[in-house]
Amino acid sequence: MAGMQQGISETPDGSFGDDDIRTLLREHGLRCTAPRLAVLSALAEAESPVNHHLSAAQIHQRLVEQRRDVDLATVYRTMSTLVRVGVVHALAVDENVSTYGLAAQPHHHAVCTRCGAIIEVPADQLSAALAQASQGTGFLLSDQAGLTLHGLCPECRRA
Amino acid sequence: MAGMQQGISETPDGSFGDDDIRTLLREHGLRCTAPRLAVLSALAEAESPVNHHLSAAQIHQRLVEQRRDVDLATVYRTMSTLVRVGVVHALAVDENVSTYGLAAQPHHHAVCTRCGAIIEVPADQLSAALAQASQGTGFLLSDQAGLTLHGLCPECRRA
DNA sequence: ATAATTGCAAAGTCTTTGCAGTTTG
DNA sequence: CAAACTGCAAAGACTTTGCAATTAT
Repeated sequence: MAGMQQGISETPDGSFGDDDIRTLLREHGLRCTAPRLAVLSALAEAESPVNHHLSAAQIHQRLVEQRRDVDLATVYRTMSTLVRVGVVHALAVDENVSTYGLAAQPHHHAVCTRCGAIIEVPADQLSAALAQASQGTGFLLSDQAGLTLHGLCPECRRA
Repeated sequence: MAGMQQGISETPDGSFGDDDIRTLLREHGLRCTAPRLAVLSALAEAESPVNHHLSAAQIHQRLVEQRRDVDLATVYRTMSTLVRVGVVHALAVDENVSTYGLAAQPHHHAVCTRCGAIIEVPADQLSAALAQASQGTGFLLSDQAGLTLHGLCPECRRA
């Protein structure tokens, strides 16, 4: 569990439950269906700074384990929908599998080139530098410019 | 055509030909085969700051057009080999297709969210800021930390 | 001559789509 | 009830792999 989504009401302790998810869906004109609640709560459970992104297969597997079966195709369709409305961010990890995570406050990602861990990096520190650096290119950074850094996570750094 | 690869000898005008590619391959203990020369020259031809990355299919297609047929599977195997030795960088564009480009000087990429153009961004400006920003996380950035910025390219920015 | 590399075809993944049946608002 | 959504199965797109034939050193 972890914290705060964009305009999402949340419980005092930072976690968020079914009701919050329902609100989130309605805010975007989407219907509240069991599959969507299941998928979103799976993502919410994964919301730790490390490995907060899951692949469609991982989401599906977690739901199976919880006896909240949702078809894989539905997972894909749901992710597609949620990405479109901006509730979820897609991220290509190993160039071949997409992973999805709740779109929290603007942040970037650091992928460990050794163990594959995905670490969330708050944007505030980077944003300014990025904006300035990209100015010369005429390129307009999108608000939530999700970067992907590559390197070694703290753990692999030791080994 | 464009410029300078890592430790590659190059012609005075910055372009580089078959001999340079041969040298490049030998430096990495790889054999100089027709398919490899073809694939690498295709990448070299794409080396402009914009859209310098090509997908396996694009590389294959260009080679077919040039009557230098190489099997698609060979293109994939070649890219895999070249990425392993560090001559080429892989980049997932739309989360679902890998694209490949010559590993030139350290640089990052800016992908236009509208037209898909990939623009090369020199690293020097960003590197310092990145190193500093990631310090707090305990994450060790890899040397060639290839970032992927997202936003609008100069052209789409107008439209 | 020997080991690396290729082409071809088959197999594998991950993802998308058609459609009839369900469910939500 | 109408529109949105789902499950299932089939299709698609991209990538990998087995193996015999070819090629570089």
